[in-house]
Amino acid sequence: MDKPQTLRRFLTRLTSRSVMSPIEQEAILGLSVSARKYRTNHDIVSPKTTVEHACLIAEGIAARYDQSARGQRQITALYLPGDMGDLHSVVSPKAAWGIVALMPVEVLEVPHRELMSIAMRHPTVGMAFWRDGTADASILAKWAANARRSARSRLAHLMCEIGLRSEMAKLGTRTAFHFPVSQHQLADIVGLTAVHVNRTLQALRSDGLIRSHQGTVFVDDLEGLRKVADFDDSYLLLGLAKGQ
Amino acid sequence: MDKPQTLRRFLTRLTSRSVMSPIEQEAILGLSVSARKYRTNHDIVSPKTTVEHACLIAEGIAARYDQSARGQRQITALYLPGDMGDLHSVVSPKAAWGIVALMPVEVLEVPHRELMSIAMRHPTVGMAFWRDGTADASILAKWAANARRSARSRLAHLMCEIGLRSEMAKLGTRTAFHFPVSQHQLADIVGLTAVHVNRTLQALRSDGLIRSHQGTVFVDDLEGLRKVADFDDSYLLLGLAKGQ
DNA sequence: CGACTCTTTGATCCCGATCAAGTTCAGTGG
DNA sequence: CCACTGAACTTGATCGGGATCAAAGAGTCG
Repeated sequence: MDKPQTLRRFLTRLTSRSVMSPIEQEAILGLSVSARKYRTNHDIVSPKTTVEHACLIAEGIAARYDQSARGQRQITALYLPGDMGDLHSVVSPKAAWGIVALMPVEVLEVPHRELMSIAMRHPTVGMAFWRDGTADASILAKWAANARRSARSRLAHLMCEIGLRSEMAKLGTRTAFHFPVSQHQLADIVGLTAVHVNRTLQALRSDGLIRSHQGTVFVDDLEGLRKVADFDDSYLLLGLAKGQ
Repeated sequence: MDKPQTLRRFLTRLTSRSVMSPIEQEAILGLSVSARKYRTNHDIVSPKTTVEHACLIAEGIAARYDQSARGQRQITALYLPGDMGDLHSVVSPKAAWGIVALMPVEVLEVPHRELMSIAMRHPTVGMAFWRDGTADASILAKWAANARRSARSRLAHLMCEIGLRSEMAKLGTRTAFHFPVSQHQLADIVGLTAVHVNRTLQALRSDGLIRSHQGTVFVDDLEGLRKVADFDDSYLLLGLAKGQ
C-alpha cells in the first residue's frame, strides 16, 4: 500500500463527516508518516503505554482491546484500512487499552506533534478530529448497548456494521466484504465463547442469512439480517457533512 | 444551584485534564446559559433529534440511553453534576441516543454557537473539549468490556467508578457518595434484570462490601469491592493535566 | 386510605459457558 | 510424497448464572 493512497483514504473519512477547505486538506495529505508492519496477534500499542504517534491503518484489520486481570480479552473497537483508530491519543497519549493486529497489518505512524500542530493552526481540522472521535464513540455506545442482545442478534449486528463500514471505506459492499477474522477473535469482539460463536454462525448460515468463504463474508439476505440484528445505521453517523 | 458555581464545576472538570490560560478560563465562565428543570424519567434529549445546545448538569444525575426496537433500554453513560454529557453534540448535533433524567435534574443549556465560537477562537480550548470527550469514551470502552463479567463484578465495578467520579467532582468521597437510583435504573445501567440486581446487591451487602441508605452508598470494604470488581482506575484518565 | 412505585422473595426455565474430543487443512520437514 | 504439527473449525454432553414469571411486603404521595 502506498502512503499517499492511505492518507487520501483517511482524508476521505474525515471529509465524509466534516467540511474542509483545500488548504486544510493539503495539510492532511502532507503529513509525514512512516510505515510499519505487524504480524497477527502482535501488539501495535501495548496496554498502559504512552505513545507519541497515532496509527493509521494502511492494510489489514486491527482491534482495540481491554484485558481483564483474569486474562479475558474483550475487543472494544475494530479499525479498518483508512481508520486512524487512536487519533484521540493526540490529546490523551496514555492509553488504558491495547491495540492488536488481528491479521498481518500495515500501519502508518503519524507523529502527534504534527497532528497537534495542524489542529492548532486550523481549528476547523481540530474540530474534524474531534468529530471523527465522536463517530467512534457512537459505535462504542452501540456495542455497550448490545450487552442485552442474544448471541444471534449480536453477530448479525456486527456483520451489518462491518458491511456498511467496509462499503463506506470503499473496501467492499455491504453484502460482500473481506473480514478474515477467526471465530476465536469474533468471540472476543462480541463477548461470547468461540464454541458458541461457531454454533451461532452455523444457525445464521442455515437460515440463509450469511455465508463466508476464504475470509469474505457474503450477506445473502440483508433485510433478514438487519431484522435479526435490529439494525439501525444512524449510529454510524454517515454523511454528517451533508446532514447539517 | 446558581449558574456561576455550576460553570466553575465544569471548568474544574476541564482543567483537571487540560492546561488552560486565565483568558481561556474566563471564556468558559462567561458562557451564557439558561437553566431548565426536568422531572424523573423525562427526556432531556429525545432520541434522533438534533439539538442546538449542550446540557451541563447542575443538579441530579442524567443518563444517556439506547433504545432497542423491543423497548429494551440500555444506559450507556451517566452524567453527574458538572458533567456536560453531550459536549460532543457541538460537532455532531444529531444524536442517535437519548438523555433522560434519572431523578429531578437541573441542567444549564449552553448554545452550540458559543461553544463552537470559543473552540475556534481558542484552539487550546477546542483540544480541551476533545480531550474531555475521550475521557467519556474511555469509560464507555470499559463498560463495553464489562459484557463478560458476572453480575457481582459489574455492580461492584459501577460502584467503584461512581465513587471515584463523585470524589473527583467534589460531590462526595469514594466510600460515601450520593447515588439515588432505583434498582430498575441500575438494571438498565449494568444490563441485568431488576430482580437479579436486587439479589446481587443483597449478596454484596451481606458480604460487608457496600451498604446504602436513603440514596447514599457507603463502601465498607473498598479493597474488597475493588477486588470483586477487578477495578483499575486508570481508564478514568484522572489527573491527565499533570501526567503529561 | 388507596394508588403508586420500589424492593423483596420464590419457582422454574433457558441461553450460553464449560469441558472434552474429533475433524479439517495448511504448512513443514524427513 | 507422506508423516507430523498446530491452528482453526466442529460436535456432543453437561452445568450454571441470570432471565422470566408471579406475587407479596414496604414506603410514599395524593
